[in-house]
Amino acid sequence: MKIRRSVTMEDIARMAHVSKPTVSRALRNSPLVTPETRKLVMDLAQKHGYVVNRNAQKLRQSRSDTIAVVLDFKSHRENRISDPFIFNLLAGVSEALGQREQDLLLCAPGHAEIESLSAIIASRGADGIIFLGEGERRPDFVDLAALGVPFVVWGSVEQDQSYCAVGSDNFHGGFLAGQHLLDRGRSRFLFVGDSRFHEISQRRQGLVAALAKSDKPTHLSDLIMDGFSYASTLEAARAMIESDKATVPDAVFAASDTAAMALISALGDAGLSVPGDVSVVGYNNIPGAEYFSPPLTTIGQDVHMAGALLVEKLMLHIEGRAPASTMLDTRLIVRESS
Amino acid sequence: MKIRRSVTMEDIARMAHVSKPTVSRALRNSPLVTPETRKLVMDLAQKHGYVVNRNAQKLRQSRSDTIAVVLDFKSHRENRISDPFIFNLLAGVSEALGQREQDLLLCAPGHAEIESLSAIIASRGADGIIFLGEGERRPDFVDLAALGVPFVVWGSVEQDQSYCAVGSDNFHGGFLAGQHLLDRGRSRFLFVGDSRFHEISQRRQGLVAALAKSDKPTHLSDLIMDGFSYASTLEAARAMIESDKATVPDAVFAASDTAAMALISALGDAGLSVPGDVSVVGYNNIPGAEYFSPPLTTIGQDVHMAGALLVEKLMLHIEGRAPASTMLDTRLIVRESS
DNA sequence: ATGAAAGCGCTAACAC
DNA sequence: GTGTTAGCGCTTTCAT
Repeated sequence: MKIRRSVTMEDIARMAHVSKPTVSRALRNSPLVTPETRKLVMDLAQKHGYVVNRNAQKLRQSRSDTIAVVLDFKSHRENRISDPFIFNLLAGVSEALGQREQDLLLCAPGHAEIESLSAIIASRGADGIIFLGEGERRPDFVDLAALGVPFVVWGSVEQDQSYCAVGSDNFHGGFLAGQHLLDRGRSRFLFVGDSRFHEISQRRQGLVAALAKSDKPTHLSDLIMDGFSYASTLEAARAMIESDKATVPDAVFAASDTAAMALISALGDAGLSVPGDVSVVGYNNIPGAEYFSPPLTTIGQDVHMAGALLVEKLMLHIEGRAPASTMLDTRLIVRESS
Repeated sequence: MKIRRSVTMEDIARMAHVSKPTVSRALRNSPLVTPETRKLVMDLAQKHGYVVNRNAQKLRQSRSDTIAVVLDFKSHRENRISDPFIFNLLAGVSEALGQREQDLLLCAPGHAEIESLSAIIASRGADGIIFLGEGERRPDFVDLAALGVPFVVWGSVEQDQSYCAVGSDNFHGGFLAGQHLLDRGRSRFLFVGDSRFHEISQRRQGLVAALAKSDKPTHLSDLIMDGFSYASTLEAARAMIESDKATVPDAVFAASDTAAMALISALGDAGLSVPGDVSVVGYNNIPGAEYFSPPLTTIGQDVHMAGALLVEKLMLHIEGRAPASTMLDTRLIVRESS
């Protein structure tokens, strides 16, 4: 199967002594073609290494069978990966798209602005967009929805949203974390995570709700930090512990497993043990959480299903339907060495 | 900027009272068009939300300005991520492609066979391919090269290779790890990693070379395991430690940081401390290695540059040049708590 | 500096 | 079941 350009559908047609449309039908398994013709065409195509020109096909059908996927690579440069979780999600989406024979166009950071994104659709580069991670882009989503761009978002799911979202039940996840920490008899809480991010903010609210139900008095403080990397989390945590030894927390809920790991390190440096002195709960159940020492108690979600759902809903949207948002179950995964 | 299909170049031409080719030239900043005409056209396009149809463009130019990226998602499903390192690489590639205004087509697991891949090129879906990770695909690479498909590989770099590769100096990395462990006075070595993978095998060979230079007698064993996940590594490590307490290693070189982490856990369970009883060296310097407890000594490489190089070489290849392979420096990153 | 004509490779619409 | 005709939206000649 040698690759030479220039082998076109017309060539195959000529060789098979049929017309171009017949070749087209044969290759696409149309029932309108006799098995003999089909076989003849198929064999010829195989023999000459012929493959339909996707660009011509797309132009003609005015459909690209391509989905653009946007993820927040910005925070992934220079090793500042916030959480490997998002890549599991990408793998799930990739697989789901593959099953539907849709191509996956991965958008570069530069293409993350709303104009570029709607341009991708307008230029027929993709039929729809999947955003992996909401971040601070909610206003963009509202605008895109108003423009009629077909897209779905992995992020927080709320009522009266003008677009379709799939996300874990962040509030419930935070609530579960809070309950778990209360069950451990903890009272001085620390929340770690950037609340400007909507999904993170909801996790915090879940925590607050759990604390509100407690009989005993509790105290909640926030770890404010610049950026989301391990390094900055670690630094902020160390500074906090140093500054006020008296109010060091005995319970930590971190909005990502990586942040939780950084915090456990900082606590260890200060001579505090986890889970002895401080209980910690993370989020996402990243591969690695299980093998961290100490093993990380965390909130897990079904990434594989998330990918499948995102794709399914987007396809519906592209076909003109209006898919509903879905909130995925979250579960507490307790990992105590004792 | 409302999205309505149907706004075509012809429409803009009519509105500007010029011809289609002129609009085309104006939009592509051709010097053959007067500034006034250009401005007129640009404004009209802006006003009507016109964007050129990429598919028509690609068909006409018989160039897709798209690069296919293949990564081994198979081992990433079901949380069986071998190493987040590969995603840093993806981020680097994505950025480099973005700078050259090339689209990134992320290939699904199903498209990983050689026929599908050359079909992607033949069908003008992409102009070239970047493989992130060599794995066991070397025979495919040789075939693809013979077919004249433009591609580059992140993997091991060797002499007399029929294709262009970019990779870290795996042998040297292994050598550095070996030296470091010998410097620690260790003698009972364990290598962890699947040697069927070429790059992994080279790391092992580097280790062997370092050991061969030692004055003192050394012993090297291998941890054989099924798969590459944390879980299986951990399990295999535990089984090994259990089975023969007498020959438990005092030096471990793991071909990935994640494997190193799993091993440290297993050692810890068995009452062995790192780096007290056992010295461990990982590979890749993943974000997280620094904050693991104990902080992980590892072999690092410049992912950002790797991405840029891969893209640069592929573009050369597409333009008909024959870019040389490049081996990137590796460095030992020592992180000892003491 | 601009326009007219042609055609990239394919498929939809219709005819038979 | 198959062929004919037309055209998707763009860019590349080649003219002027």
